[in-house]
Amino acid sequence: VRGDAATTGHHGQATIRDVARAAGVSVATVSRAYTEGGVVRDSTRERVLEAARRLGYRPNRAARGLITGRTGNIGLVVPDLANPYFHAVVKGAQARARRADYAVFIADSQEDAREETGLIAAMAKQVDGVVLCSPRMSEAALQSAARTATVVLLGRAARGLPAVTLDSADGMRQAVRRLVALGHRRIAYVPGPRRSWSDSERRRGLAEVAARCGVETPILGPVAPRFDGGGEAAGEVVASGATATVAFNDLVAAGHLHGLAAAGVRVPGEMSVVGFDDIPLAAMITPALTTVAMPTLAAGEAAVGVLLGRLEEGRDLAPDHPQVLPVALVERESTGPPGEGRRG
Amino acid sequence: VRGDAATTGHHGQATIRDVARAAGVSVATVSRAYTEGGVVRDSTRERVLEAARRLGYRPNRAARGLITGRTGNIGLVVPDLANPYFHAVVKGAQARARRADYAVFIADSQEDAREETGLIAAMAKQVDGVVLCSPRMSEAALQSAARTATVVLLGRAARGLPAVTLDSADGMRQAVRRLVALGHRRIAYVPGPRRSWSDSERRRGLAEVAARCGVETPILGPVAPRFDGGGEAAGEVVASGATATVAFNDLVAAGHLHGLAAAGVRVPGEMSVVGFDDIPLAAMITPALTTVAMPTLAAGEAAVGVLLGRLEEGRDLAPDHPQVLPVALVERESTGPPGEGRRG
DNA sequence: ATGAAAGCGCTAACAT
DNA sequence: ATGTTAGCGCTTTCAT
Repeated sequence: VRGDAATTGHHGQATIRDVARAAGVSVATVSRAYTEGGVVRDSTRERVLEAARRLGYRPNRAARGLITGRTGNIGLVVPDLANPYFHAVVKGAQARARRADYAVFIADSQEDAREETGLIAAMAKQVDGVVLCSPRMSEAALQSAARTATVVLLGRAARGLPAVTLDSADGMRQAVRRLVALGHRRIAYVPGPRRSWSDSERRRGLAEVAARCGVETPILGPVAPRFDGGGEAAGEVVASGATATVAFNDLVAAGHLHGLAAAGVRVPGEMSVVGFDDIPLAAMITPALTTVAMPTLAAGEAAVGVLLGRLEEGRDLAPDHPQVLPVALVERESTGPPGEGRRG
Repeated sequence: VRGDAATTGHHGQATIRDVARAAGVSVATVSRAYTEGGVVRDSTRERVLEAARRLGYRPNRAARGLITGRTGNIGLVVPDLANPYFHAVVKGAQARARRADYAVFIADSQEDAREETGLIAAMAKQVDGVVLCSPRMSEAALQSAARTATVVLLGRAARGLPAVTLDSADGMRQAVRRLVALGHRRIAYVPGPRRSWSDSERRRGLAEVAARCGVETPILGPVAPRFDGGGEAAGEVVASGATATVAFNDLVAAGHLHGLAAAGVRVPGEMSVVGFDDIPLAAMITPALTTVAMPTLAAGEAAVGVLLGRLEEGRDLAPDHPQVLPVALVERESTGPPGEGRRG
């Protein structure tokens, strides 16, 4: 095909045998020339690699995997690819994987626990391990999945499983403390999905800090964790008598801002608003959103890092103690001192 | 491991041989029980499937692929996973693939043409075909890649290659015609990346409609196709004497809006702004952005559909004539009649 | 340092 | 309708 020695592979690609023939060595030698600890004379390796280059040969990873039991692939299961929260996670994971020469399978579970389980099973044979982003499945299902495949969790912790999490509870503490410092004494929370691990973490942080600072923290909703949901909560927040709101995430906060504006409530004059995540949107809306920045890119990278660690060296970085990434409050324009009261 | 017959596979998973033994049949029969046109007696198939279920057996796709030459995987190469434009594309592609029981590899080329080529080569053996999203690579590189792998293009057309594109030129026509109907006579364009196919399409549409409607269309920039870039262009637009701006995409338009607001220019009172893409952000900012909605989700699905068509039936849906998806102007709050002039 | 040969888990002739 | 067998492209003993 390329004007060189005839190709054997029935799919038209050069195989290890073609290279061996072209380089005048055995297939074993070609194989060795490609493996790290392969014992080959330098001159031989060069000759092999040169022949391979000429033929456009690339080792078939599937065939290699069949025997080594390693595929060089990892899987990434995400609840919803349309959710901006996961965009940086995917990007980070992909980048880290590529750096280690791993390819990544991606799957969208559509927020469905059953689908997640199915996806993991479907991937299992084709990947060396999978990172599960904020999985919806039950603890039991999770443990069972962990027995089938090498997994690492992202954005959720579970007993005995390696995980990287983002310190939501502390983010909540930071947000509330700052609000208190600004003078707020009644701070509403617009929560996320009932069964969400990060929502429960945020509630935990909220309860702690509320007790410590002696502030009241009415919990609104629940509303859908989206832009619309935030808008719906606007009236309720005003009625609650709160002077500040913390929303489950930036999407909700942005919708909240929108609803507040529609109701003629000035931000931050009459109401301060804080989000979670720091998705790009947060800096693009007016007023720019104060929010708890979650290092999702780093989390994606870290999760793959932990997975690779388990895979390559079998070293389990203290699987019982999730690696928790610090978060930081980013103050922008949606927060300020309370109390101008209703506009005069 | 499961208390059943001893497992053979050296990686602890049940293999076809285990199932054959458990079901009291040969491996060939097990194989047949799993393939579409497999001729097996119903009762036998049931027995096999039951044994497989008991052992937790799932066929190893890599092994199967080794012999059939089909992997059941497709690849998706995206310039930048952080770019919201591609989020729905990925989601759509993933959904369509999953429906046909294909898994998807995803790769981020970081807008680098060389990286794209490398990624395609790296994937080639593990996938049956790949969808190239708005590839940056040269026409020549594209043609060469198409010889290595089965590809379909998304968001770009190239001679002889199957593609699904979005009708950018028509989107521009719609936007400008609407602006003209509103009374605008001088409409600025903030362009995208020089070498972008969609940008050149938009310019083409702009030139056409400008000639037809007799309006002037100063072209600004160039600026980076991001939020910041749009902000930078704000001053330039005002100076150009235009009463309306069309931006390369929503990100640029949003930044533009931001810059305009900072400069005290009222929108749409003193300046109308139109974006491209209709990413979620467009509806969340104030004023809500009028924009040309690109059906990116549908495009992702369609591209995978075309790929699957080529793969499964060898039917090439007129590869010389890209499937072009219609776009539609969505009017929101950032456009209106011109000419209140500078605020009094 | 290199080669021969035995598989990895599976499918596709070819038998029966 | 089912079983036997020869590989797919590769790595890994075991010889040499």
